[in-house]
Amino acid sequence: MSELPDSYDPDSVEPKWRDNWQEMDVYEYDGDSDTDYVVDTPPPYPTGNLHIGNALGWCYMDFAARYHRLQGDDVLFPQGWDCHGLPTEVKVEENNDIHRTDVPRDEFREMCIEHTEEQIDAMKETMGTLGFSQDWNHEFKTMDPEYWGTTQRSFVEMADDDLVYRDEHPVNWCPRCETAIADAEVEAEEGIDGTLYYITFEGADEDTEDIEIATTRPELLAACVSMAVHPDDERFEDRIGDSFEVPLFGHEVELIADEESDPDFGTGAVMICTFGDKQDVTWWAEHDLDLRMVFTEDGRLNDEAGEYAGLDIEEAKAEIVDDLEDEGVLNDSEPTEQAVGQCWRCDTPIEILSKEQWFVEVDQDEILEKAQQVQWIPDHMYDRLEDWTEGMEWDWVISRQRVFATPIPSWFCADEDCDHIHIAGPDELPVKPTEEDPDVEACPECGGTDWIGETDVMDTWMDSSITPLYVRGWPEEEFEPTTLREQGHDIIRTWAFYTLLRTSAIEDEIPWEEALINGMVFGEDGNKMSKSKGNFVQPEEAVEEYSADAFRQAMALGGQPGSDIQFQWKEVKSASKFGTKIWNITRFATGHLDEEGATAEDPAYRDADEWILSRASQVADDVAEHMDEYRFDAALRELREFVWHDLADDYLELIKGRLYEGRPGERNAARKALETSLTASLRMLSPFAPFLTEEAYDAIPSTEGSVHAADWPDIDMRDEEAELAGELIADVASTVRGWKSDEGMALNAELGDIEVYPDETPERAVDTYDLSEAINGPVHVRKGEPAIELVPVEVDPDHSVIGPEFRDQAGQVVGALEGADPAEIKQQKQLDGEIEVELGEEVAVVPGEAVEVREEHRAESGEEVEVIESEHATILVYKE
RNA sequence: GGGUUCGUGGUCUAGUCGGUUAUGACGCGGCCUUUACAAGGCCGAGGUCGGUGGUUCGAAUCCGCCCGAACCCA
Repeated sequence: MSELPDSYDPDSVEPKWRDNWQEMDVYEYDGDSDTDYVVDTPPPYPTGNLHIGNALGWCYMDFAARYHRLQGDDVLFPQGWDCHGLPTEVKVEENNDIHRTDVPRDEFREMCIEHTEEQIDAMKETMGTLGFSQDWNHEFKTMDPEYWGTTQRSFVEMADDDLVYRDEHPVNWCPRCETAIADAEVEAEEGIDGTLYYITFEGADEDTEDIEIATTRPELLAACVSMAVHPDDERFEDRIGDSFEVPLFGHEVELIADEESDPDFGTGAVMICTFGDKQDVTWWAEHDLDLRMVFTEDGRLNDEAGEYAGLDIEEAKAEIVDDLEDEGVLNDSEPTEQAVGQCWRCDTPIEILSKEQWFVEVDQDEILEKAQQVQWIPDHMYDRLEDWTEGMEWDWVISRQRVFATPIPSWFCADEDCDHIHIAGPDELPVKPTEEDPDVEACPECGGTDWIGETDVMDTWMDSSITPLYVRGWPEEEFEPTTLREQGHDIIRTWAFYTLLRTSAIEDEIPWEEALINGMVFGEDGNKMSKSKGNFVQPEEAVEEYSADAFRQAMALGGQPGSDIQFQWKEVKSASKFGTKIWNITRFATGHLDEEGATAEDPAYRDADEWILSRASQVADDVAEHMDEYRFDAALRELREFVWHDLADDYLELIKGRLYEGRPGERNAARKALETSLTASLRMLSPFAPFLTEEAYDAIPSTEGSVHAADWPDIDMRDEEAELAGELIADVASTVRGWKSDEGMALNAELGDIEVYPDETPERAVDTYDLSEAINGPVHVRKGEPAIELVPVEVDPDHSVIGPEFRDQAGQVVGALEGADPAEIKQQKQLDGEIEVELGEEVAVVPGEAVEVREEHRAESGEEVEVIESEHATILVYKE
């Protein structure tokens, strides 16, 4: 027997176990079992801060990983880092006060790596604080050559299959970042103030009447290649095909008709520029229009814009508007609101430029076919992916004009007349084409031996979309789908989409069997967390205030996975109180358990023991079912209910008599059942509260090793009769205790004789030993009805029987029953087994079992007895 | 504008393949020092389940419409 401290101190216990676990290697993946459970963990972008939204997702993964370890699965819970990216470049430029072109590519890359390592360390620290159980032997960083070499390998494989190609095509372009970006990286910002200008285009010849168009972007006039109206728009009847002169620039454009043109916008006529928006791209392609590119990569007008060349977009807009006014072709302008596509990293409005870029082919049908084989949790998350996939218009542009990213492993033949592009072979990888030459003798087309390395790098999604492949040891190991992908619903269109695409393209497989999608975490006021709103909470704050275990439980109970959850301090607090409860139960138990008692063979269980063991068996089955379905909320709720109510409130109170004063056999049975149900509870709770349960499990003398290396409880003592008997005992005990409390009596006040009349007589004799001890009085269980007056007080019809039987008359039948004299109904039920009720002319015959008559016991006057109705029995307490 | 999800005591939440008294927590009020726990126990108040119409013997639950919120997309 050991003495535990009075109170549980998470501030010292949590760091202690964090260190111990590292040494114990309890999270190690063997890799040689056939019950793999592999998590495709998100590799977060190393911002240096693991926020509460991340924490929710990692809690879910950790619950699942820990649960599956208890189930005996060989769990791989790795952790990666999605290192590459623009924000790091910008940060490094800021920190060192340089521009990335000021230093050699490789030096700049090194600076980025160094910065990233620091950020990763900070986030790992938080992950440790929160008790996540990744196997750090399987950590990966996309900036390591081993990883980005694999990214290059995936590129090479897809290029071999013509799924990666280089072409000129309009792409989204961020003029500030000076790079192409993918559709998924463009965010539509609504309600941007703009101005709508009404501009006259003069007819190209004297017979052609002028036309007025409306545009928010006059700076694109130089790029105007056509104009469009709706074919049914009467205002432009007979004018299709007419030519007009573009103001200020003088080139001629033709009016075309297209269904997509909105007759309600402006004058009904719009100019088509290359390119103002995606609609322009569509029209340009469909109507085979000219290409007049007027923007440079840094967002200025080029020589096509004549005297306006060199101006940035805002300057050009102002000057062109002035000049249009001077020319007398600017008729009107009005404020308007517009939606503008912006770069998701820097919020700069994007432009569309036609550039030679690398693309990955998007095969929508194939992606959806694979996505349908994945089990999405909750189901409807699949719909989001489907919507996005079906709306994909362009192939995925994967080249970026940056530095800190995976190099595209290709070279251009240096001969000006030769357009051969060499893509690296698998054996050359990883390779930096800007520093190394390809592993070929000469250009197969022109025989040249000089090469120019590709300076473009890959979209970081090229790295992160191969995590399942990487985690599974691809390409050396044969790929098998991972078990679980956990991620937020906000990145279904990116991460989930790209991963499905790539795994399918490379291995013709699904990346994961299950996709568990978490919701967002909102602040306590129900709004999105933001520092300016003052509702921002860092996971560490909750740990500091309460504990990591409490925080984790609050995350589990916030709502069912998939739904957004509101962070609630009160949930953390109540979880922490539950922790205290567990601690106190453990403290009590360890005072009574020793290795011998708890391992007693063939214990002489009493009803209460069999009851709690049966309940524990049931709970283990139920909770496993919830955990298998990722219903962490339901699992933890049921566990709390069981531990608090059944184990602590009822069972512990019932066995105190035996533990303190029982004979050895009786005492050992109680000890054994207590040990079994408590250690089972701790194991089941360990995924949610890993620190507390470990400390408690460790304190129990009969246990060995870590709770996290234990097995899921396999008690298998379901026994319906024992449950009925136990429920009756617990019910009577807590009812009598409640009654004492109401009466203002001390809870250990001695009572006179107690007679228990169960509502349903149990099959076997009820064991009153524990009950007598718990309520401090001799208990006699009697059959039949107590010898006191029983008064029928209420008729309670069973709707589920009467409803189907009497259909549209059910309402009347129920009404008649409820209105009748309870005593008479009772008599009919007893004598005839059925009840006749009058419904106007008719008489309805109701089966007796469909009607319950509630009765109350009334002690006859002068009797020194108290009558208490409990849920399962009538209890008579005789006064001493 | 399209799609998805959601609306349950003051707050958060469970229940939602129809069935008798709608779950738990926090908060609130009252009572109680009992050999694990006052960071506890017991009791209580508090809900026309967003509104409305329908299906049904019966609707928080199924269907239609409306209102409101969140997210994704245009």
